Amino acid sequence: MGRHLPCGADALTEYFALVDCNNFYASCERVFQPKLRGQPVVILSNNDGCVIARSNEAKALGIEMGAPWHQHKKQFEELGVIVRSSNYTLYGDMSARVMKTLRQFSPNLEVYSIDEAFLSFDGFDSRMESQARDLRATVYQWTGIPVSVGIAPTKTLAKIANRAAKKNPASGGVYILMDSTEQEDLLGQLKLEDVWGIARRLSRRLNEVGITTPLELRQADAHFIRERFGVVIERIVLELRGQSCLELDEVPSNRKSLVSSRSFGRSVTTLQELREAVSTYASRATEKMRRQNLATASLIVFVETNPFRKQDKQYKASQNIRLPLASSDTGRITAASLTSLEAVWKPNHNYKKAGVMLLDLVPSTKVASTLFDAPDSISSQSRMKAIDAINRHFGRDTVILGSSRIKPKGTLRREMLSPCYSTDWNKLARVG
DNA sequence: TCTGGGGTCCTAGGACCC
DNA sequence: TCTGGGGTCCTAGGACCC
Repeated sequence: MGRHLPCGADALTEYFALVDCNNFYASCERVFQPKLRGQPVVILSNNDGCVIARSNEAKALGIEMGAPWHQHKKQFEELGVIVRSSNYTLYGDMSARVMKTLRQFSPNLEVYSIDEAFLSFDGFDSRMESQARDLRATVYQWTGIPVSVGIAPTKTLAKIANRAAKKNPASGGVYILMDSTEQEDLLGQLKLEDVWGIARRLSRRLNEVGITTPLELRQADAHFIRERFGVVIERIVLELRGQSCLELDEVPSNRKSLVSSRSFGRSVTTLQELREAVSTYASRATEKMRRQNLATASLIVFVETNPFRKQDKQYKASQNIRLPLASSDTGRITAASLTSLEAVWKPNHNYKKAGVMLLDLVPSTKVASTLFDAPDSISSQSRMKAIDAINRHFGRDTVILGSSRIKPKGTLRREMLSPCYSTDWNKLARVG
């Protein structure tokens, strides 16, 4: 959600516009298949498992987000719903075009997701609405994607405004939510789950203390909320009041982890089958990582049973393994993944899903034999701190050295560093 | 027998997002 | 038979240190 300012500090941005593509995946398909226009269209998830996007016409037919296809296949046919498998390469490409267009309107932009961006709309003053309408028209003209625009003094309210732009045809796809009374009116009509950051669990817990609408949340005592629900929810309270706590995050941070996982088409019971799956995920994840010039210092393998099969004994487990060497080597990572799998696998279960997650990602270096040769007793976080310090000292693509002298509480002293290459931290310390 | 308190680090899991 | 995949951040609690 971006960098947080201390709430109440002078925020840099006064007016946030949230631009959100309407039914993005369905709209992308329509750009290249105009015959889909005006038709009910749904896009299915990876294994054609469930519905992940719907055109307005499909929504009007009552088709729910997440609806399992196998349960609705016949119904879709009867209703004349057009079904497409997802094509993420296409969507990524279309997304880039949309974002490029948005930059024409405000260089201060945060790409929040594949189909959303926050823009600073400061300085437009009375032209705010005409700018927003111009933006909408231009994006549609240049990319073929319809978007909605919500404008408000905080990101959280901009989300609400965007929702109003979508739900309210009279808005023409642009909704400006500045007036305090209007904010209260709107928040009083919505459900807690309509607020960005609040889903089912939190909504239920808020109900327990008598908060049932976003308006009541806005009016709640912020200290009480912080005590009871934590700092994240307190921020939401302030944001709902129009007090900006979430700044525009224009520089995307470095990726911290990546995952490769799949649900199996059927239940898997043997270790051998799991080994094959995990090997595949490990190499897929490694390829993804190498494409981004990264290396990993630890990984997690996870397996789980099918939560929808209530009659089955449920089991879910994961195991974190630290690599002795930060690596982007497929063989090494696959081997570690299989070791990890052995630790979590239990016989006599019907497994439905497994995956490999690569953590502690660092830029890979020019040094071919990059070594973070620390013993396993050193935590991955300490290791990462040391690597960061070394990167800062030498420049991030220069050199990374062994770190077996780094203790969990110890700091890395600059005088211990030396621009030489060694796999032995003790030797290095002497050289330095 | 009595037996602090605060800080940091780490992990697992929860909760949310799209 | 068949219910996605990929992310981030926060918290609670234990271990450990001084």
